[in-house]
Amino acid sequence: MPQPFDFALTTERFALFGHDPANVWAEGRLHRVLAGRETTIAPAPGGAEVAPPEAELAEPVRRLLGAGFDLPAFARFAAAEDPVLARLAAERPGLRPALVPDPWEALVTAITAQQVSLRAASAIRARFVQAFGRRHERAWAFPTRDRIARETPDRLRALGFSTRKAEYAIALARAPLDLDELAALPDHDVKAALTALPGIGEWTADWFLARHLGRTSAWPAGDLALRKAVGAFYLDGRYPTIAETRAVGDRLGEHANVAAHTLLAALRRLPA
DNA sequence: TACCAGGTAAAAA
DNA sequence: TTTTTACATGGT
Repeated sequence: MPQPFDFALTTERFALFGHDPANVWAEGRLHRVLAGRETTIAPAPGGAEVAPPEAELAEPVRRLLGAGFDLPAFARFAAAEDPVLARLAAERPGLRPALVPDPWEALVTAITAQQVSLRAASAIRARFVQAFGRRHERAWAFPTRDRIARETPDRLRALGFSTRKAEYAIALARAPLDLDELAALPDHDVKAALTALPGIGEWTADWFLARHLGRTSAWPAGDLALRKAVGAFYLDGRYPTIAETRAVGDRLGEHANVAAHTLLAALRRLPA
C-alpha cells in the first residue's frame, strides 16, 4: 500500500453502525467475498495482507482500501489552503476512503441508508443479506442482482424496507443498465445515468462516485452528516445549506473525497 | 412517547 | 415553481 496507510482507521466504518454480514469486521480484520471467494484482509507492516494469498486479489484489495488516493498531496493541499483540514487530517494519518468493490452492492447499500439512521439501515441490510445472499465462512456474499430482479416488493418489505425502497431496489436490479460500464464515464455522466433511475437521487449518486468509483472530487453536499461536519468545523456549529456545503466542496477540488471522509470521521469523535 | 436519523418522489400550494 | 408530505426502522 502507498503510505501513509492506517488499516484500522480506513476500515472502521464497516464496524461502526452494526454488524454487516457482507463486510464482517472482527478482531481487527475484514472478511468479505471477493471474486466469489471469502477473503480475509488483515493489517500487515506497510499495508495489508490477504488470506488466502492470491495474486489476482491484490489489486481489488488495494482498491478497496483506498490505495488510489493521494494522501501526501491532500496533506500538502490542507497545509497550504485549509488549516481546519490540516489539523483533522494530522490527527488521523493514513485514513483513506474505503471503497465498496461492487456497484450493485454500493447502490443497494445507499438506497437502504436513505433518510434513516445508519444503524437502522445496517439492521435492515443485514436481514436482506442473510435472506437473499449466500453464506461462505464468516462473511456472506451480497445478494446478486439477478436474484433480486426475481423478488417482489412484499418480500423486501418483510425485512424492513419501505414499499418505495423495495420498489427502487427491484427496479435497479431489472434496469437495462450495465453498472460496470459506469466506471468509464466522467462524474457528470455517471450521475445523469444513475439519477434517471427511480429512487436514485443526487445524494445516492454522489456516494456511488465517492465510495464505489473512488472519484477524487466526489462530495455528497446533500448528506446530513457531511453538512453537520461542515457546520461543526467551518461554521462554528451553524448548519449549512446544501449550496453552502457544495461551495466548500468546490474549493477542495481533487481532494474533496478524502476531505469528506476525514470530516465524517472527525464528526464521529465529536462530543454528542 | 415522541423525535431524529449520512433522502426521494409525488402531492399540494 | 416552490413547499409539504409519506415513508419504515432503530436508538434515545
